[in-house]
Amino acid sequence: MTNERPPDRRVRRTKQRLNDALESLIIEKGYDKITVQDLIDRADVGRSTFYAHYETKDDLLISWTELAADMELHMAQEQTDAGSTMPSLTLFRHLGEHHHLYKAMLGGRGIDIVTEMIHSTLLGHATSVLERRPDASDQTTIPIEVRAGFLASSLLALLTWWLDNDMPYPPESINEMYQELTKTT
Amino acid sequence: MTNERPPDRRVRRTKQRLNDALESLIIEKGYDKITVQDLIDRADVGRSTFYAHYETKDDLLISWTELAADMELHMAQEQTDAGSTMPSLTLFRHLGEHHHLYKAMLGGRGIDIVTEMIHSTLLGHATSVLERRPDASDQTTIPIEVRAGFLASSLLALLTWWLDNDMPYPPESINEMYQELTKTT
DNA sequence: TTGTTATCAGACATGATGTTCTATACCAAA
DNA sequence: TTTGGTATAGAACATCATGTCTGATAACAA
Repeated sequence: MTNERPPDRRVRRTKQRLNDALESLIIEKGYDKITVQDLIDRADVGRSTFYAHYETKDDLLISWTELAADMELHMAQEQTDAGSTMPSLTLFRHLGEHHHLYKAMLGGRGIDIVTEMIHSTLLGHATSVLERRPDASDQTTIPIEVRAGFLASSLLALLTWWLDNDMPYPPESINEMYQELTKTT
Repeated sequence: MTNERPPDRRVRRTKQRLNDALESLIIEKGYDKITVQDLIDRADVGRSTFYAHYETKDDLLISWTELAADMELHMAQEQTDAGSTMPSLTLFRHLGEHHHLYKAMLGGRGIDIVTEMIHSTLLGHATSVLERRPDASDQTTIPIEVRAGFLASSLLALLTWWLDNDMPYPPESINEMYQELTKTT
């Protein structure tokens, strides 16, 4: 019953400018060095206007990533059935296409919140796949919880390494390595 | 030629109190919420005294972890030869013994600097072990760089998960799982 | 056109940072 | 034990980012 009224055009413009400012500043100087002052300067928005929409810097980041990264990861989940457990190939391709942004969000000086969001998504995916499986529990006694965490963390680590090192292999190659390294699971 | 004079007793006491204050505050409220004000209050040290020894909060953290965490990881490296590639069992045991501290430094809201230091140490270890190996390159074509990164990140992820979940298995069990999951490498 | 509402500009209190100063207490070495 | 050197305490200070609040103005939807 949430009465969804279309937001005022001014609100859309303001949020758009703040989102753009956030993205460009993340690539430019890294998230943690951004101040609210930077954001409103870059977006050319009044101080009170910012606080009318968001409570903190993190608040803006979260509502922004919900629109961007999360939607893209859902897209990745569609292509999971094609043999492998994780949608790794799709992810390598997608992150490679937007490597400037994802490198700034995942790499050495990344954004914890975003990393956690992606990890959480990967973990959920791995868990659900492993649970609905023609049980290979005769081969291993390792709990699903551990195996899923391993799959998710490995993929995230490999993605991060790949971006940090400026993608030294094509998505298909690095994906095969991931499949090989985790074939135990 | 660095003339190493033993530091003044007052200096030792001051640094000791700041280190103690840092450790207790990390466990209490998490590193990123600590302010310099907190530190000098807890350590009961003058403001100017802090800045006489350290430039920033991170500065204190780094010189502290160099004494603590790094030395312990070196200890872990000794026991590597015993069959496995990584000193994983030693690490699970050591971190389990100091889980309060390590959970605060690695877990959900961890300290990036410390995480990177440990990851870097693990990566260096994995690399050197894989390099001096009776080459199993007939079995895999994956570059050492990738395999080492995989081993290090997997172990760090498992360690972190284990601490975050309050060590649901004894060190020996979780270590066996790690060995099983990474036996490809 | 009209009533509503988002925005702006600015002022303001707050809290943390990092610098600088002087007097004092402590220290190591003679 | 005295002495010269030095670390510390305490406080003041400028700076900066934060978050709140005000009234005036502009843009909006209807």
